[in-house]
Amino acid sequence: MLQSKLFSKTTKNSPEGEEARNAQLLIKGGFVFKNSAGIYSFLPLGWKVAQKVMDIIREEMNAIGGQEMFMPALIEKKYMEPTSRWNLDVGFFAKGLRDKEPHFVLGWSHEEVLTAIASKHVHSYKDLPFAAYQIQTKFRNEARAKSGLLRGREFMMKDLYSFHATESDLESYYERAKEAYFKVFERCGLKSFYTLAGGGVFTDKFTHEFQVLSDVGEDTIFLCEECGYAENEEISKLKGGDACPKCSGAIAMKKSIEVGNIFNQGTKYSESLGLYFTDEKGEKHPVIMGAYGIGVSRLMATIVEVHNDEKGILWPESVAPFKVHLVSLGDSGEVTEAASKVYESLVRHFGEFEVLYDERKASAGEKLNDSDLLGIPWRVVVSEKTLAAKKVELKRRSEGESQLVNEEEFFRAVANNVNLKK
RNA sequence: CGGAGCGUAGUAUAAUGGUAGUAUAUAUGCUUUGGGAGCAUAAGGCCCGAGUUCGAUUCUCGGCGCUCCGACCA
Repeated sequence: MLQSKLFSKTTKNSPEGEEARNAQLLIKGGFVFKNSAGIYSFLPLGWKVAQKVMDIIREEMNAIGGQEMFMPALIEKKYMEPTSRWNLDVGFFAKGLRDKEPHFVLGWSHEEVLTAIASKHVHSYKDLPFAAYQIQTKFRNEARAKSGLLRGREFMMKDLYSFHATESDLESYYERAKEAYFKVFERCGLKSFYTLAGGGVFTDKFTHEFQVLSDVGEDTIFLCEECGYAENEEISKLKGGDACPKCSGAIAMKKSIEVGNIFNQGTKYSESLGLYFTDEKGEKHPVIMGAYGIGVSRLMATIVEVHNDEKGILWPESVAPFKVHLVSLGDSGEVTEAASKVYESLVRHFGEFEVLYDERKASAGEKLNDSDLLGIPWRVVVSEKTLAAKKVELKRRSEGESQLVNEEEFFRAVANNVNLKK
């Protein structure tokens, strides 16, 4: 992809008033556009990142038997009333001009909708267990949107729901989901901590959150620095300096970002919405449910919060918008010609959509600074200097030093993901 | 929802009760090319409403919007 053709541009100035690092960098780099507080557009560059994050999530959800589907964003009142979740502050309500009262709420969670659908398809223990999920825009009327993409009024979320005949079956699935979640966050370059928490408007039971340590996080957790056991302060009786209840290690108080959560919802929704099955003995029981959420846009913002430096973003390779950033410096015919050849060669190896080629006629400083801001993992520079040496310059975004390599060495380094430092 | 602050060009900012300035970005031309280059020319702006005033971008009130703190929350 040619950078001159990219729809969004980087900006030199930071957006006014934004303190959140993820908002500064994502807006400045042209990944997202802020339409309103807590409401963002994903520009082509940011959408590529979001797609990669979603692909990782899909792979891991599919791996635990999740079936992807898609549900409506407009949820009719009749779905939410049985669970007493119609009139909640979290909702954005929708009504037509001819309506006196709203008949719909913009979906902020989909337990009711999916449970109602399941009640038409699930009748026997033979229909269980199953799990279905979607990746969809959620709407929540935040009292205060803040911290860039970390807390939005409209945001992307993966929500998976599992349905079981027995508590023990749910518990074993819960464990599988937990492992899948760890994989998702690890693949996104994040260390997450499995944290005991409360259930909010979703369940009366304890739930588990996946927390990533960050000073901008709005959660506070008590974390064992030995074994990683963690409790959210909202339900914890621990305090800093206590001994870990699991391993007696030291407990520390940490700020963190909740990137995912998993809930045992029991039979709350199945009983309210009439989702029952008949067991082997012919007896009817409510289906036992679990819910598993990941905020996709929040996850993307968290990656930026964790992986950045004073120059810009350092995308983990798994979610980077491009694998390689080719930058030509100087616009002499020789440089342009050589860079074009390198571009063709890179495209053959990695595909057009993994290579961003900055062929703009701009100063070296501008192009290099933009490259740092965009945070693509590998940078290849072609210039008079590299031509003279008959090589290209290769640099990882995460490392300070670059080196001159020939084409063969370059592909070997990128393919094997080797560090350049000696 | 409570508190504080802020709304000036695409972006970031300055000053001002009487012609609104700078940087950057944009367009054109020439020069320049290893860390946000130079010269010239052009185009581009006071959130909305009411009030005070001869005159309001400036003062007052209201609204809307944005940021931060708090409450609330996933």
